[in-house]
Amino acid sequence: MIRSKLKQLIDSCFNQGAAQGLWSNAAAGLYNVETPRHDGQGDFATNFAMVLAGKEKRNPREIAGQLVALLETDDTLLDKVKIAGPGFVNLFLKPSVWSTVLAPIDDQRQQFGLTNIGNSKKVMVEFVSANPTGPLSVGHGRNGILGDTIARLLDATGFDVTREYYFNDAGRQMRVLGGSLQARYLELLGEDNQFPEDGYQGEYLYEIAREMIEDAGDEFKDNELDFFRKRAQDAIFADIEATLKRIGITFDSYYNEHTLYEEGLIDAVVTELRAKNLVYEKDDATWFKSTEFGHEKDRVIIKSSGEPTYRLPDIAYHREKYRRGFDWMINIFGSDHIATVPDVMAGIEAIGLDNSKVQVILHQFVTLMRDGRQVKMSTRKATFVTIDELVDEVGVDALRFFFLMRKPDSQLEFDLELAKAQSQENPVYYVQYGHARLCSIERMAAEKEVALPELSATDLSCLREKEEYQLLKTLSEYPAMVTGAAKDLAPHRVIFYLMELAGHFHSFYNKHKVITEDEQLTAARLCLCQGIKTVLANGLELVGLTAPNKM
RNA sequence: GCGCCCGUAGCUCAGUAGGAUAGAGCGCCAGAUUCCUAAUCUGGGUGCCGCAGGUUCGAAUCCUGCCGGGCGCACCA
Repeated sequence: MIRSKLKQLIDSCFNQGAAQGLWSNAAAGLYNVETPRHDGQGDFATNFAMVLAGKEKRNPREIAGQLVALLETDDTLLDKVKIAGPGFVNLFLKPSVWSTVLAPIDDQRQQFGLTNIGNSKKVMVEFVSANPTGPLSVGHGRNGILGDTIARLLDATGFDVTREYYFNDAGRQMRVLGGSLQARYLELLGEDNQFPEDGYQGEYLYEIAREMIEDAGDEFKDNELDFFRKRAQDAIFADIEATLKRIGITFDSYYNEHTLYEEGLIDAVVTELRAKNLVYEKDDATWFKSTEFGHEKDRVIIKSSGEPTYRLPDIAYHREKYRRGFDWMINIFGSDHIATVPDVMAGIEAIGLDNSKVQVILHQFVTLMRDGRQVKMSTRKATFVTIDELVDEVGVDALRFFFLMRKPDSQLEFDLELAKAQSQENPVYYVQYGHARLCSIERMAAEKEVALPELSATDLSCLREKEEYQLLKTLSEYPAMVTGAAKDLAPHRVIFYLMELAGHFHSFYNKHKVITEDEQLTAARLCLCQGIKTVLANGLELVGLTAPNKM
């Protein structure tokens, strides 16, 4: 807020200077207002003079001098300005400016930080998209929490967001699943059975089989494999949905790949590609000329068996997303899907669609550490750790927080022992404790019969401590942080912001008392606390974490 | 061999659009509570920002090459 006001001021100086012939327009929009790292360098600084000097081959300090002369005519924001280093202009704000950040927070409350930069643009976030072959594992957890939080960020910035789960309940994978359940069912009945060679070995299939026996005994023992496939799928999907709901994730729609076949959308893509002469037959298979799009080799889209490879439905699915009117399509994938991205992008381009509207977030793997060793996970083997197990151990908030702490590009190391044994040390509690403390202050004020002050009737000029400035400054950065995190699809920035704000608050709390004999100071500090509480609560909500009143 | 991601403090990781003296948490050491919750705070860091070049006023950040780790490179998804 304050920063953007300053930026406006400097922009106006820039235009003024250009009008006076002090410099050209070449540097328009290239300079910025940043926060200096060290004391004595002002509240903000601008690299204006250095950028301009680069463009015009002039001495930066001379330009800085001209800028300073223009800035000194302002008497609303600035206390003083100083030229420093190679040509930075350090900007020192009037102390009174800082307290103005509380008014918008007080006005907008839960709405504070929300913007409409998305302008109701239709965006789809597709994530999780796990086929129902087993419980969600840790990797799906990262995918889900990342996708969900990105969707929340886009909601908060005024996009019209649809969350979609894409799945496939046909194909070889699912037949193996059906065969695995059938074998478990027969095994529990003491009948002859043959467990598929590469079957799913997880305990969960025994559980489903046990339920079937409780329901209907051996009634199903002569049923076809497809019956078991369906039974397994339904049970597993119900589990998946329950797990997702438990960690705060919901979807607006589920899209079954089968729909693409039913509605002839697969054939439509093939027809279209054929018309453009981008497919050909070889070795009984149908190939897509991806080499025409700069790829190393062509790819099969229909196998010699007549079944499409994953590429064809993926292309058809995206075509359908465009038809449904999405202007921006975000896909959250694990890094093991890297190979599919270029193929599908080429396919989209091939059918005449603008693939710059599709953005893929590839997140790296979660490495699970147990006893200092990496746990190798496989869906088929019984060696994977489920999200439910993790949540049982560390709780929803800690899980979300941990998974959001790293940017998607980084591998994420999740130490089970650490999460279990030291959950008290978890940084999520640090932030939440800040909120609980603020609530506690309010309770104490009520107990002492100190009324919560009206901001408009409170004199904030007594907020002069270093810690108070720091808090006001951090609060003022919240809206820009939210829009930045949304624009860059970077939820981890919200986490880091919350830790910073909570940290400043804890420092303040330990050094200064809020409720004192000094009524004026008490009122001002209570207003400050209200602002911090609102922003902490909004930030926690934004990433799907709870803001407890008491801990 | 080719493509994508990563390499920053003992460990796990931040570091917008290139900026001034490099950041946090954890761990470790030493302290703080007659007072609003000590799940807190304060103090303690000699880091070849993987290596070598290049671009420029200025590089952890951009470019090139190399080294190391991860993930891929199917008529699986």
